[in-house]
Amino acid sequence: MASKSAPRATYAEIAKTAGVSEATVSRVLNGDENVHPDRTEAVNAAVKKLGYKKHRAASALASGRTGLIAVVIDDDLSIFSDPFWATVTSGISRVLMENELQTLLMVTPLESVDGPVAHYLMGGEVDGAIFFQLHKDALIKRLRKQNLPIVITGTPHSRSDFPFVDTDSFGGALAATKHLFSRGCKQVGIITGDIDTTAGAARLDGYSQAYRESGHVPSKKLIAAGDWSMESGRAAMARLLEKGEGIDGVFASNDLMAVGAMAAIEEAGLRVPEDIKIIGFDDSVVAQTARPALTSVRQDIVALGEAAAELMIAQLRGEEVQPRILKSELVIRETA
Amino acid sequence: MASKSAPRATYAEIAKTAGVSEATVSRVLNGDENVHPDRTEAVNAAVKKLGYKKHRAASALASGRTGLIAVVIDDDLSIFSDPFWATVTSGISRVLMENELQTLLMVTPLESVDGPVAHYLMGGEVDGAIFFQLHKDALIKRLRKQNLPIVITGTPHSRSDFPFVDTDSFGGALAATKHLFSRGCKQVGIITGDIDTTAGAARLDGYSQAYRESGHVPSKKLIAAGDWSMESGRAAMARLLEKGEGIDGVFASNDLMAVGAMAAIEEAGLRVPEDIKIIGFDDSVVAQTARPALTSVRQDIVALGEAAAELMIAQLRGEEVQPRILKSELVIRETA
DNA sequence: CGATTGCGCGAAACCGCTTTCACGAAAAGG
DNA sequence: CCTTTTCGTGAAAGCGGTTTCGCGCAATCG
Repeated sequence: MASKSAPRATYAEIAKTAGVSEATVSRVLNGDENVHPDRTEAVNAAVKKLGYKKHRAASALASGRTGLIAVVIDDDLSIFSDPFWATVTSGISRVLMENELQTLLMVTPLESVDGPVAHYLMGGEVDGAIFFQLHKDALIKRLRKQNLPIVITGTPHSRSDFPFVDTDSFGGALAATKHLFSRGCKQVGIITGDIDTTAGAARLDGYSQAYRESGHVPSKKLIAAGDWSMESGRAAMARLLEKGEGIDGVFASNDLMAVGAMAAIEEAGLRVPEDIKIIGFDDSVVAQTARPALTSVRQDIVALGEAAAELMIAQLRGEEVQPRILKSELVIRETA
Repeated sequence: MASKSAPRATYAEIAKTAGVSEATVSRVLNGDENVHPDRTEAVNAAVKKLGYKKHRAASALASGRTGLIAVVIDDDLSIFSDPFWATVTSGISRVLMENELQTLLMVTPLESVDGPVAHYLMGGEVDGAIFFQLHKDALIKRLRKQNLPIVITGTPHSRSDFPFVDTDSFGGALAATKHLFSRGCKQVGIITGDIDTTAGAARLDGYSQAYRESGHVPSKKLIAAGDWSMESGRAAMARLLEKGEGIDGVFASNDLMAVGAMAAIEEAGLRVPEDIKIIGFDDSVVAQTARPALTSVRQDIVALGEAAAELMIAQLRGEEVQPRILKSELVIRETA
C-alpha cells in the first residue's frame, strides 16, 4: 500500500551527510537558535539535497504535537444547502496550510460531551479545534478546561471568554435599515432569523437601533419572526402585509428569507422595489440569481475563515487572543 | 498545550490488567484471529475498563498507516459559490468516520506534479486521496504509480482506469429533454456547460440522444454554449431567441445557467413556462428559490460522497473497484 | 510411541523524531 | 591565572504502538 519508490530520507542520513548529530538536525529543523550557523547551513544543505520531508507521525509521537486542527461542523446545521461553511472552511484551510498545519474535517452530530468526537478531540489527536456556530457549549467548556485551543466561528451564546470570530451582524443590519430609510421608506419592517441565535438577535438589534437613530419608533407590527428558511420568509412577509401598516421597506435577516418575502410580495400583487424595497443578508448566490437582484449585506466569508485560523495559530503560539469582528458591507442591487 | 488530566492508557497497562503481553493486545485490537477467545475477552475488558483509545501517531509510526484520507480540492474550482462540493464532502466525511478514518481537507491550487501538495500526498502522510473533478491527471497518474489509493469524484477526462464516482449526466439530460418533448415542446434547445468537461459533454450527448429517439433532428441553431455561470446562461438564451427557430423548450446544463436563461426570456417579453419551458440540472438551492420554481435534474450529492468514500475503503482493503455511476432524478416544479 | 507440523503467545527490535542530560570548550569573573 | 558561567553539541532514552522471530505445547503423522 505504501509507496516504496522513494525510500524517504531520515534524520540519520541527514546527520551523516551534514556531519552532525541527529539532535542537531532536530534543532535546526525546529528553529532552535542555539546552533552554530555553519552547522545550520550544513543541515539545510543536506535537507535540500536529500529532498527530506519530516515524517509527521514520528514527529507527533515524539513531540505530542500533531500538526492537525479539527474543523468541527454540527451535522444538524443547514449544511446541505448553505455554501457558507464551505467557504469559511476554504479560508481556514488555506491559512492553516501556510502555517504547516493540516485541516481535519469532522462533520458529525455533536451529541453529548461523551460522544466519540468529544473523546477524539480530548484524546490529543489534534492540536486545536475550530467550531462552527455551536449552540451547546458544554462540550467546548470541557475541552477548554483540557487546555485544547478553541476557536468559534460565529458568536457564542454565553458570554464566556471563548475566542471567536464573527461578522458584524449588528452593524450590517443597522446599515441596511438606514439605507432603506434613505431611500425614502417610511414603514420599514424586519423579518428576523431565529432570535435564539446571537446572529438573529444582533440583526434585530441593529434594525432597532436604526429606527431609534432615525427618530421614529418601530411598531411591533413591523416585526415578524422567521427561522432562516425561504418558506418562513414568505410566511412572515404575508403576515406583515396583512397587518396593513403600509409597509414599504423590509430588512430580511438573510437572503433566503428575503427571497421568500419577495415571492409573498409578488403574490400579493405588489412590486419590488417600486412598492416595497427589500434587503437581505449574506449576499449569497441566491441574492445574485433573484429577480430583481437582491440588495444584501455582504460578509467576507473567506476572511472569516482566515481570521479563525489566525486566532488558532496565535493560541498555538501561546499568545492571548481577542475575539475578532469583521466588517460587513452593503451590496446594492435592484431591490433597494 | 496537551491535556494532562487523563494520563491516557497505554498497551502496557492493558497488558498488565489483562494479564497478557503487549503483542497480544495489539493482535486483539487489530483483529488478529489467532488469539484464544479467553484472552481476547480479557483484553477487551481491560480496554473498556481503562477507557483506552489508540494513539494515532504511535500507530501510524509503527504501521505506516495514518488513518487519514485527503480530500483534495482544486482552489480554482467554483468553490465559493457552489455548495456542491461541501455536500459531497460531508458524505465522504461521514462514511470515512464510520470506518475509523479521518478526513484531511486540502483546498489548494494543484499546480504541478511537484507542488507541495503533491509531495505531501506522495510522502505517505495519508493512506489515500479523493480528488474533485480534476482536469490535469498528470499528478494523479503519478500518485497512482506510487500505489496511493485514489478516487475521483466526477468523471476523469482520459479514459484511464482511475476509480471514480459520478452522477449519470447522460441519463439525466436524456430524461430532462424527453420530459420537455412530452410536455409538448417541439423546438427544444440546450445551453451547454463547458464541453471540455466530461459532465458538459455528457449532458449534451444525453440531449442529442433524446432528439434522436424522438425521431426529430436537432438543429445546430438550437445549441448554445455556456460556461456554467448565470451570466453565460443569460447570454446563451439571448442568442437562442435571436435565431428565431421558434424555440419552446430549453434544457440548461446547470441551474445557474437555467436561471440566467429565465432572466433572458423575461427580458425578451416571453413567459416561463407558458411560452418556453425550461429545465436545469443539479437541483440546487437556486432551483428552489427561482420564480417560477425551476424543474431540475437532481443528483444525490451526499450519496456521491458516500460512494467515493466507499470506493476508497474498498481499495484500502485491497479489493478491486469499479467506477460507480449514480442515478439522477427529475424533480418537477413549475418551469416544465 | 517418537518425529513432524501447526498454533498461540511473549520478548524484543523497530518506526523516525524530540528532548533531557551531561560534557567539553570558550567566555566571563575574581 | 584559576574558577564559574555560558554555549553548542552528541549520546541516549523515550513516545506508544506493530511486527518479526522463535519457543513451548498440543495435535497429527508414520
